[in-house]
Amino acid sequence: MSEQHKVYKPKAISGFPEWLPEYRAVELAWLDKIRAVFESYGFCNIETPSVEEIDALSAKAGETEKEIYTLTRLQADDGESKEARLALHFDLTVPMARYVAQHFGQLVFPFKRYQMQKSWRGERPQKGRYREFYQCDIDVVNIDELPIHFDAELPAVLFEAYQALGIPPVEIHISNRKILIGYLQGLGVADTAPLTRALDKLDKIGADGVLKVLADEGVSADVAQKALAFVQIKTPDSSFADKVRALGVQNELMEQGITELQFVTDNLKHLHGDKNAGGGMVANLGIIRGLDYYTGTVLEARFKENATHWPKGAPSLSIGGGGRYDDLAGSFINQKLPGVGLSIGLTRLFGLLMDQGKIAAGSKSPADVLVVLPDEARRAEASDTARTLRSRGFKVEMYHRDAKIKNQMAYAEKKGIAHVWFPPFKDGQPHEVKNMTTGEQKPADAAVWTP
RNA sequence: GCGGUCGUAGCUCAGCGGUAGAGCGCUUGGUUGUGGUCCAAGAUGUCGCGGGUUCAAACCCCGUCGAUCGCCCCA
Repeated sequence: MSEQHKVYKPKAISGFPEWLPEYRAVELAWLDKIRAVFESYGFCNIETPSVEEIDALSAKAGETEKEIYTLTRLQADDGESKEARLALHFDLTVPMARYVAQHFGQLVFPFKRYQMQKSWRGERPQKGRYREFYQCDIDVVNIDELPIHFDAELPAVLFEAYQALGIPPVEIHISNRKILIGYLQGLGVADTAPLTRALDKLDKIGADGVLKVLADEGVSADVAQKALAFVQIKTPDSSFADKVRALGVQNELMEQGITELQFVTDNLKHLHGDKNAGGGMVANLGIIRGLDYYTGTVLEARFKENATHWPKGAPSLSIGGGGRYDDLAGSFINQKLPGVGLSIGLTRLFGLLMDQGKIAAGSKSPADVLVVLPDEARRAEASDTARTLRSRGFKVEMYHRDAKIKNQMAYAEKKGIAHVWFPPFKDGQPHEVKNMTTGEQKPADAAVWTP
């Protein structure tokens, strides 16, 4: 090796987070907890490839299209097109739609699946926004018609998942697109898109900001005021309906949406139980969501703003969301497949809490026990001891070389391994185990020992 | 894609014109089989990269790359 070899200075790649072992351990535990909640409702798991054909992704991409990472080989084979055919998926909904269409004949409907994988988007990274991130999705897809039952079940699953993580209180904000669209139609608005885009920013730019944007868009002051009054409606129960009707607009689609949202809120009353104080569900007509394939229920999860749990001024970013779509797989198969689904932005959630210092580091090692190597001649005995403990379900690391005992102990200490096992140093001596927390050390038998 | 800020030891940063420092971390030692504390010694940097100004640049100027915060948009 040359003394002056050139080193490639390691650096973080923006938007592609990675954690130290003690934090990755927490992230892994989260994935397990979320998975357990999903499965407790009978959702099955699938995993789809990281890549899809660009044509498949583009079918529903819309604005997202420019953020797609395409995949090409550095060295294309002769005759192989230089044009990319494959791309990394930017969410899990499109792959799921393709999957359902492709395996249509072999799936049982309503198809309830969960999927926890990374997705990629080539956006400018910033707080709470990454280019590579985990999403934990659940969706229910059915043929022709999907019962409203699921619109209420999914938010409940979502809420339970957040609870399982032991994070600050989360609120699930729910609305229904039909109410807003019907309301705007009732106001005589023909093209609703520009309005919804502006109204969606209420939380970010405030009421005055929204009015200003609407004025710039050429919306009349009367319509703007009425639209604003609508998106400011927020109730912890189904009483939102009276408030909507009090605004004086009559519309059939709107009434249909109200009925649906009432069903959902009525069936989520249990989220307000005492043990959930501080979090829960709220009917929030300001929830709109940008994706245009949502047609009914839309929902978003956010941390509840609360001085004791969440510092003032912290971002009230969405940490999960979803909704109902009439037909997502329509571009893949000649079947009507309505669905309702939602996604937990795990990396965003985890990253935000990391920034706030609210993730308590886990252990640097999963090991329960470090078996000391007294000296080279006793390696076999140490090895047998480790094996015995493992066979009993303990996670056991054996020290890797004949080093001073203080070094072996310091190693256990640094890795946070709770017990150090001492095989005999001389024939006839008993095994001993030391509890690194209490400092207590006593004779033990690997075949029967318990911490 | 567009704007603001910032790039000095593994990490957090000080130094702001005379050729590099602290704290933490790391390595070794404080004797015979035992960690966390303490003490002692030690290793570590083309001061992001390229050019310019100057007798002299980590420091001033220009460019570039990277990071970061915000806009658009979204989990």
